[in-house]
Amino acid sequence: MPRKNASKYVLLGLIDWEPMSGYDIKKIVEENIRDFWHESYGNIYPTLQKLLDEGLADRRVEKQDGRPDRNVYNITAKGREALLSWLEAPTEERRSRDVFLAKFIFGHNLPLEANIERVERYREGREKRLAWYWEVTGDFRGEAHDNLKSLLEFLALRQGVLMTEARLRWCDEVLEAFQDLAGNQSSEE
Amino acid sequence: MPRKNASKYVLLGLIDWEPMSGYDIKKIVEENIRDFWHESYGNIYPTLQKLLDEGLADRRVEKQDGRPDRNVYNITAKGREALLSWLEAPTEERRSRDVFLAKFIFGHNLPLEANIERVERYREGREKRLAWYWEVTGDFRGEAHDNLKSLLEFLALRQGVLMTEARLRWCDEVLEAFQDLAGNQSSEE
DNA sequence: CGTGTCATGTAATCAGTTACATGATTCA
DNA sequence: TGAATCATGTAACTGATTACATGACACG
Repeated sequence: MPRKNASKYVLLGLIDWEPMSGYDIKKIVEENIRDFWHESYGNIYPTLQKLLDEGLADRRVEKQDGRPDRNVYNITAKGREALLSWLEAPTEERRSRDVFLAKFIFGHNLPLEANIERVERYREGREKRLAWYWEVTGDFRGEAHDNLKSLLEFLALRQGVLMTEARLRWCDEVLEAFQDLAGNQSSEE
Repeated sequence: MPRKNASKYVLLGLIDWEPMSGYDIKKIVEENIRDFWHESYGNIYPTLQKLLDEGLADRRVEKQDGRPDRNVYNITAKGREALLSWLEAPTEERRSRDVFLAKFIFGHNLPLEANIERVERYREGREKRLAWYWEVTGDFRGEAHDNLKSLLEFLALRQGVLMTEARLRWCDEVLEAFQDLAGNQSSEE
């Protein structure tokens, strides 16, 4: 069974939003969907070439003055077909890897304070991320979202907010449990 | 800069829990930490070999009657050192890829009903997962957790519960927003 | 005058999956 | 008799990262 190659379809989806260059893609990913997607140039450019080869996109060169030429990619009819069938296909459960949690469960090798510190640092990271969400969803919140596209973008970010808030609550639970444990152990002496 | 190779340290952490074989590792991962980690045999066996080569683990062959021999791996002093320095090193933000959300944001290419259906299916998946959590944390909940190791295992699962509950709430929000959108659009006619 | 932005690409390498290979035993 | 469990491993491949390479302009 072949692998999924989701990158290919995400690039296809982005040039379907509007025609753009590899450089644009990198920026859009970083600015709009960085919460759940990432791409490196070393993946973007070869993948765009593949889209061309397979006839899923075509490219026109845009000359600019004072700046390098841009290769702007357009989705083709065949490309839109491919995108749709990817969208319609069921998404199987992703088997993720969370390095933070992996380290967390082996934390009994370290003193309790080290574990507390780690969770506190993690908590700070979540706080920062939450602040970032409020920043970027500022223009979005309260907006009408009368069209599906902008609604979907907003809701994708919204998931990030809910996840981050849940992680914050988890941190609080954990820190409380650690305090309890420390209390019990000192009272046993 | 070298890549992380987190698998290596997770295997190290597992044989530090207790000496075990590649087969055991696969089972433990599947039963205890499948929520945030996964390993394939094609990765486990070569990685164990690497641990041997680097002196981070050693192996003894356990003969069994009626069953194939087991290669049981033990962490060495050097291995424990490596594990500790990995645990102490700060974990950088993982840049994840969520195929579900990626498809979600391109959903304006499909009719609203298709989007609703997708989220409903996703929601069902979360419900099932939540049921699974209650099953596996059954023995854990209410337990004393007087030692750090069992507490950490419980708390790692607990994060899964909170995440899944948050995703369920997100689904409800999304479905509500979709209903609103459908209502607005039909009232405009 | 150095840093940042614009812009595209390749080569080496890595981490990990999938598929294949083997083979005995137990259980329905 | 066929499926499931126990048990280990390799080879081919893929998806993606990192590092390298190039070069012009703008801004402070």
